[in-house]
Amino acid sequence: MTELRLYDTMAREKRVFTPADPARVTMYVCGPTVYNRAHIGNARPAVVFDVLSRLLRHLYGEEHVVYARNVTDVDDKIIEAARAEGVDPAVITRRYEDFYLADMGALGVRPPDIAPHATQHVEAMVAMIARLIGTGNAYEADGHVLFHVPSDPDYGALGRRDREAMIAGARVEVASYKKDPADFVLWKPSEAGVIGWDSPWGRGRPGWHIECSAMILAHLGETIDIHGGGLDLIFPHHENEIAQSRCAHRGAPLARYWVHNGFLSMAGSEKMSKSLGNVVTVADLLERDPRGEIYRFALLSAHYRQPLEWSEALIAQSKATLDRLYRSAGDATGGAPDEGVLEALADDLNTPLALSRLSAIGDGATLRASAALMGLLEGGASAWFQGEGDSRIDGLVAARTEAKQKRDFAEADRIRDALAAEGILLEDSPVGTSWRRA
RNA sequence: GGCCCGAUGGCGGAGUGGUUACGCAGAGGACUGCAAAUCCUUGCACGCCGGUUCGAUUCCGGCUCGGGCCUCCA
Repeated sequence: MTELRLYDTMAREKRVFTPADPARVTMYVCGPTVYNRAHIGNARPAVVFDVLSRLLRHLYGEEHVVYARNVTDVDDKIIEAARAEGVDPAVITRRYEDFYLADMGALGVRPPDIAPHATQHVEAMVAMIARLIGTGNAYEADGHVLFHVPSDPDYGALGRRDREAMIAGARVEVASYKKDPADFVLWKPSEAGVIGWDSPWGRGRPGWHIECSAMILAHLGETIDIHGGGLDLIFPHHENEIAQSRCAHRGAPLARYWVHNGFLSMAGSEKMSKSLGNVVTVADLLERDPRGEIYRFALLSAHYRQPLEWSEALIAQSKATLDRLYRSAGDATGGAPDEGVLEALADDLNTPLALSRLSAIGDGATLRASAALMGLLEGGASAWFQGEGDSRIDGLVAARTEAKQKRDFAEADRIRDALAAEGILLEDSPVGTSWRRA
């Protein structure tokens, strides 16, 4: 069996991946907070970990992989958005979760096996918080419950930072109820009219970090194989998850491998973010060309840990390359993945190398099976080039063929030019003429 | 300021102690009624300065530039 190697953020090196139980490989990825449309940068982890889940399923069997990606549906940004529209938070979260699933679906991202929602796991969070108070790792203060960072001697291992650095670098004013500046919120009070749940510490809502810890425990267990997410989540989010879970579970590690994707930047080289106003949403892109595979290909054209600059040229190149791959693949089915492609993916998800090896594959069925590991070429060439099909175009193509047979090239070229003007390109071959959308 | 990452041809992007992938774009040719597609051929690179070495794009050190994180953030 192909040996999978993954770069583990905790170890800062590539490690051979060995699941704790090959019959149940577990992976958890931090999913969206559903309060706005996803931008293409948000799509990178969804696509990257979708590829990893496909590879794991290929290696360990479809039924032996459990992939969970959560939905954060209680959060201050959601509360703000709901207040601004004068609606219940659930209206906001349902709307944007639907958008998220549709956008990711258009990019070829399969739904995860489990999509736990924070609001459905509040009890589990309360239980975990209570346990952390019991172990002396958390305390109640002023209606809040806080995790006491100095109580965990191993805190800071993932992000490689020490206490001094964290405190010195703190950009936020330290709340008066904190025993230590580094302490973080597990539970916070909800004023009247704000979404909240009853708890031993009064009516309130969970902090962000505890959500993931509680949902991982509920669905996957104390220790999972792979925990994924964006680079920016390393600190504080994942660091805090680790501390909470380890302290609540008698020292059991939260994850055996930590995998983080790099960032997308816009031409002009700044990070894509809402505050900079340089976001390109997935919906914007799909409006330009509904074939989301173009954008998926673009996202996979760089290694997942490398920075990727989003640009018009990248989109154009991705489309041109896909056009050629589809021509070569046709509609063939029933192949098995190419070893070279598999090997590239198994080496820490080297998608650029895997993509390049695709172009060396001559057999259409093998090509499609290999590309499918990355969620590409799944639709077949006909769907890619022609979409739903079009009898009017077929009629015009037939009329042109007839004109050609009569050697009326003026009429034949007139039809071809008219079609070209609406973005339909014709290709003649010995067996006839086919058409495709540009 | 602290921690971390990156720098490869016109563009994207792998990889390697010695002949430097692949794709996109470009050029020439074949094919075609002309095109398109396809096939063949082809030009173009390893940030700067040192060091190690017979030899460095690849290893080490320094520098420059760019990016990320330092409790909103994929």
